[in-house]
Amino acid sequence: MDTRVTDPDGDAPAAKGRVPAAKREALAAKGEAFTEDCAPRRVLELFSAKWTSHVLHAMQALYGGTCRPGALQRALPGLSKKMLTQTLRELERDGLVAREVHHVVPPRVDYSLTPLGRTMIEPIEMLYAWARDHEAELSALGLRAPSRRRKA
Amino acid sequence: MDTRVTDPDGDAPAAKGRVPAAKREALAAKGEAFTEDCAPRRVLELFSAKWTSHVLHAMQALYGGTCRPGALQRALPGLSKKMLTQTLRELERDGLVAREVHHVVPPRVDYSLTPLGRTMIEPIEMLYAWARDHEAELSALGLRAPSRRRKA
DNA sequence: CAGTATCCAGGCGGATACTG
DNA sequence: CAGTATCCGCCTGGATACTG
Repeated sequence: MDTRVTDPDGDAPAAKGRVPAAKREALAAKGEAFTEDCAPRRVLELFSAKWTSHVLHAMQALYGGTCRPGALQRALPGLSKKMLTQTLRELERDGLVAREVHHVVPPRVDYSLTPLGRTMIEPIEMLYAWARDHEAELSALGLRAPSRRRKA
Repeated sequence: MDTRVTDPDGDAPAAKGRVPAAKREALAAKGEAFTEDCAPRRVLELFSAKWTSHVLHAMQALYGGTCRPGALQRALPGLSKKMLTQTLRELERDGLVAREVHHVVPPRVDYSLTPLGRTMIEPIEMLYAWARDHEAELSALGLRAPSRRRKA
């Protein structure tokens, strides 16, 4: 059955960088616009997932690109050791941060942003900048309530 | 890029790239760097949470800022009706999208990006751009596995 | 200090059914 | 078509304890 909606389309205000009508129709119809395995989906997953952004941001903004796990945890209240490790592992897997172990008596480990990781800082900073710039507008609306609320 | 930290009080780090050593130490020590209720945390929460980015992106890129829920769902394979509604509700609450109901026989609703919502498109596009630009570098590493895997 | 392993509650989110 | 409500599996993520 043709589930295609009436699609008035009369509204479609020609935007700048959007997909041409014909093209997007094809995309939407075929459902190929944002398949599970497209780059954006995967990256947004990485991004959206957990503490990735915060960890990367803290590493760069607070410590200039290199720091020890303890420092990160102290800088990010609420981030448990478990999540910190997990996040760092993921970032390491993806080549965004590098892990350097110093075999000394009190174990010491340094994590640093890789070149690739550094490139990701820009988008992240955009988000932080946006957050700061529109904080008032968001707060004015009552702000987050139903979403990911956690007990404590 | 000024990766200055959240700036709790009125500190004015003339630093170009980062917080002065002394200051950041204080921040980290006091744990005031990224408190639960700072703007970035809240926004990243909104961002990171679910399908927000994808919905906003699809609305803008595919439909120029306005579209019907059905269209979004078709454009985003994997997005259930439940999540779609929930996401739209949140975005509406935060004033990023506007909901317009047309009381006709087959119910028709249009969602559009608000001015505020439109401003959020930029950061989102940055992410998408980054994703595309570094897709190869990420894939080369084996890419996501342990994270949010889902059965199907 | 850095990291792992285990236990376990809570929520996230899918499937389904139903209303307007 | 748009939206809500319910049921429920599963994964996320905190707490705790233990190793090096």
